[in-house]
Amino acid sequence: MTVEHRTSSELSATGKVVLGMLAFGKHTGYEIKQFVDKSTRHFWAASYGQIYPELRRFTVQGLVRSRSEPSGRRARTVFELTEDGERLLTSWLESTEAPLIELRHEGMLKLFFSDAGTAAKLDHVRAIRAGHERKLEALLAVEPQARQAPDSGPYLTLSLGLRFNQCIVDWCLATERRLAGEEG
Amino acid sequence: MTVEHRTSSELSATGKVVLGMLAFGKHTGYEIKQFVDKSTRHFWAASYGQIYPELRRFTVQGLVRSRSEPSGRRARTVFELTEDGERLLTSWLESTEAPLIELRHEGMLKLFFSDAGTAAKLDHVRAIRAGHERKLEALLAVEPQARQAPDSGPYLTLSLGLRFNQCIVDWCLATERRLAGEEG
DNA sequence: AGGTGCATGTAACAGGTTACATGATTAA
DNA sequence: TTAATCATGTAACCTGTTACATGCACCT
Repeated sequence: MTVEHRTSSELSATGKVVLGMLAFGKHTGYEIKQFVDKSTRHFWAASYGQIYPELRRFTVQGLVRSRSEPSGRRARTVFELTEDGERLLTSWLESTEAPLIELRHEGMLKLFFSDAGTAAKLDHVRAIRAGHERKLEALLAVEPQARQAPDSGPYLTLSLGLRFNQCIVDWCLATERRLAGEEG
Repeated sequence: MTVEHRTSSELSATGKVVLGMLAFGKHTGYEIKQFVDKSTRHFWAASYGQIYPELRRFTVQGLVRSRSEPSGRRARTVFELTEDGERLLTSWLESTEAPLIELRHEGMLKLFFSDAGTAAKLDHVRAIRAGHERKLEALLAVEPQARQAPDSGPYLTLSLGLRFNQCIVDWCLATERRLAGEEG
């Protein structure tokens, strides 16, 4: 029986965020999910259906330690990283492979195919803008103080998120003006 | 036996791009995949493993017509939209539900958790920039004339893609300068 | 007494990737 | 002749979402 060397490339998407959140100080599946939903959600989502099984797998693999810490009579399982878990997390954070970028953007797809439909390009662009305006609102709602964007890890990504959503909104506005001008 | 009214919300991700590509003038599974890879790939990818089964499902559902059109002795199945297929495509293009936006961005996730590792934030930001510079190159390589960005559907999305990747690169550069200044 | 939030989980399903297999054609 | 490209497809696997089920605790 060989103990295989675990590398960060074996981590699933949910695994990565779970490991990170444990180091971040979130200790139960519930806490992890809640915090993901108000932090990384916009660029890295996760669901209970993945988080809980992943925590169990990590326990079996010795990457986390779990103990039961009920609050009152309510069951509650608390997790923390083992040294192996910490090692795996750092090795992932330090790996230099090209980081994954995956996008699914329905508005852009519709715009791409707009000639096959009857809706004007202008409408597709407006719909794209609305989507990103919603994103901006959501980002600002969670952390209103983000406007100052200090350089701690969490705030840096927030500032990046604000910037690039704003960039798309600006592009839409400019394009809308141009398209409206051509029609009017 | 009731013929159910098909709505665009029943379309899978791959279904949407397949339908659109058929209207766009791509008629075989192979052509669709090739063209996706040099057009929508950056915001909507698809694989053979989904495209071929989807084409068969569409045939069964009467959304496309298929006929065998071998080129020489090499097998080749050509597909085209039926009226039902066209209707479904337009109804999707005209649907006003908030269009899906999904992002998986590993660089941002690493930056978010950077305090748990030993790598400097500066390195994470540089890695993010490298990723988006690659995207820019890929976009320009396929359509060098995109710099002029006319307003046809395909070029509009290309222009948007260029803009927002450029925006992230700029943010990275500014942030790198700031982080380097704090360290030096 | 009832609603909201805390907390844990599973089953069914959907969606998608990867690797593999096959074979013809064409250009070097 | 060999590599690349055209062309089609499947099986195994992985990943992930949704909906459901359960029950405690706290506040009003």
